[in-house]
Amino acid sequence: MPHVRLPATRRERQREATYDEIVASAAELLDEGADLSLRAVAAKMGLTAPALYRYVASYQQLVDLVAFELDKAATAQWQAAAEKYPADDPAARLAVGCASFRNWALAKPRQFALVFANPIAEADTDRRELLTVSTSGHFFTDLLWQIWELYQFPFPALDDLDPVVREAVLDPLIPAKFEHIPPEDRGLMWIYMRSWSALYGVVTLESTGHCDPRVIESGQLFRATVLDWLGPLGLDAERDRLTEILDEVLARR
Amino acid sequence: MPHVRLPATRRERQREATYDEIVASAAELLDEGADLSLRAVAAKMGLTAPALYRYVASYQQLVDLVAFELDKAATAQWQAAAEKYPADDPAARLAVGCASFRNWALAKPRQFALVFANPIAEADTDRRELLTVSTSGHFFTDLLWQIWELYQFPFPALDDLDPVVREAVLDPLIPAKFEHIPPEDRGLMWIYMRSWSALYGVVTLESTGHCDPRVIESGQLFRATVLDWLGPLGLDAERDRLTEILDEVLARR
DNA sequence: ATTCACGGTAAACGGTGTAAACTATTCTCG
DNA sequence: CGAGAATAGTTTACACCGTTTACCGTGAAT
Repeated sequence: MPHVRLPATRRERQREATYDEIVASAAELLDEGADLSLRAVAAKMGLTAPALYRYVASYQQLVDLVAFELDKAATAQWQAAAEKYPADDPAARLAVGCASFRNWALAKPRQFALVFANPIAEADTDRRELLTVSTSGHFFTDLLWQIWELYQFPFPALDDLDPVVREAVLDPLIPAKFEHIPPEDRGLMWIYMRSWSALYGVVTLESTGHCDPRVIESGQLFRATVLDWLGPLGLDAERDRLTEILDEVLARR
Repeated sequence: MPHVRLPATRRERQREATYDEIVASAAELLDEGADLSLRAVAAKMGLTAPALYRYVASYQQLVDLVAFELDKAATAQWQAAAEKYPADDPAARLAVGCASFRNWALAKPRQFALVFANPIAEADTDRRELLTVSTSGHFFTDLLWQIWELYQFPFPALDDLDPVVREAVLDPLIPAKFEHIPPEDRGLMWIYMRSWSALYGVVTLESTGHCDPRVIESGQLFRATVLDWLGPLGLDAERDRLTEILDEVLARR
C-alpha cells in the first residue's frame, strides 16, 4: 500500500504534486539568488509561462503561495530546534524559537522579506485571510500560551483594554492558536501582539540591513530586546538559564 | 539678484533642476498609486528612458535617490510639526516626531517601504553610505541628545558595552548627529539604537499591514510601545503631559 | 463512444531595465 | 573666433517580465 495520503483521484494527486513542484522550483530560484518570477518558475519546471495560470491566478498569488510554504518550512525548522528541550520547558523552547527565527531571517533575507515584509493592503481581504493561517504565528502563540500556563504572568483584563483592541483579541484576524484560550483570558493575546511586535521589529531591522552591520554581527540588539521580555513573561527566575540557551542558539549562526 | 544658491555654472544649475524634476516626477507617480519605474519617470518628464541614464546609473540608484529625498521631505514635515513645541521642550518634540512618523508611514505605506523596508545588502558599501546621511536618523538622534542634556537619563558606560557594539557607537555607520557627542558619552548611541529599533518595529509592522487592522486603527500598539520608552528616557515625570501630546497627534491622522 | 473538462501550447501585447551607436547642442580653450 | 570636447539627448535593439487569447490533445465521465 503505497502511502495513501488522501483518497484523492489520480488527477487530483497529480495536481497536488505540481503545486509542490511549483514551490520547490520557486524556493530553488530564491536560494540561487535569482528573483522570483512566474516565467522563471515555469521554465524551471519545463513549462511555458501561461501554463502556470492553471494553478495560480496571478503573480501575486504565486508569491503568496510560496510565502506561505516558506513560512511553514521555516517554522518546522525552528520547531525542530526548539524540541531539543522538553515539552514541559516552553520557556527554553521559546528562547530557541526566537533565536532560530532570527538566524533564519539573517541567513535568508530575501525569503524573510517575502514572508514578513510583503505589504498587505488593508482592503485585500483574501490576502488578509492568508495571514491568519500563517504557521509561524501559530507556533509562537502556542508557546506563549504554554508559558502562561506554567508561569502565570500577568496580562490585562478585558475591561482594561481599549474597546477596539478588546474586539481584536476576542476575534483575532492574525495568525494564532487562540480557540482553546477561554475568552476571559484573551488579554493574553495583547501580550502576544506586543511581544511579537518587538520580536518582529528587531528581526526586520536586522534582516533588511537598516542597521549597523557590526551590531547585527554582535547580536546584542536582538539579545537585549528578547531579554527585556523575560520579566513581563514571568521568567525572571529563569534569566541566567534562558540567556545561556539564547546565546547558544545565536552562536550557531 | 535672483536667488543665487551656488556659484554653479549654467549647465550645473540645469542639471540640478533636472534631478529635482526626476524626484518630483517619481513622487507624483507614487502618489498616484503607480509603481515607480525608470521608464514612467522618463515619460512623465517628456524624455526617453535611456536619457535618465545620464543622471542615474541604474534603476536601483533611481530608487535610492528618490528614497533619500522622500525621507528628507517627510522629516521636514515631522520637524515642522514638532516645532509647534518650543526648542527647550525636546520631549514634547520627540513625542510629536514619533507620532508624525507613524502617521506618515500609515498614510504613505509605499513610500515608507521604499525608504525603510528597502533591503540593503551588507556588502553594498555605497548603499550603506547613503544610509548614514539619512535625514530622519539625524532628526531623531538629535532629539534624543537634547532630551539627555535636559533629563540626564542613564545610559551604559562604554566599558559595559559589548566590544563590537562599543566600536559601533564610537564610529557609527548609521544616520546620526553624533559628532558633538563626546566619545565618553557615546553610550547614548546604544539607547538610540534600541529605541529606534522599537519605534521602527511597530511602525513597520503597522505600515506593511502584518497586523490586525483594528489594532492599527486604535493606535494602541504604537502608543504602548512609545509609552514604554518614557521611563528609560527619564520622562516619567512628564508621562501625562506627553501622553496627551502623543494622543493629540495620533488623532490628527 | 461521445462529451467535456483539464492541462498544456503558441502567439501576441504592453510593460520593464539596460546597452550601443549616433547626433545635436553647448561649453571651453587655443 | 573657431576647433574640439564634453554633455544631453535620440533611436534602435535585446532580453526579460506578467497576462490574455485562441487553440489542441489527452484522459476521465456519462
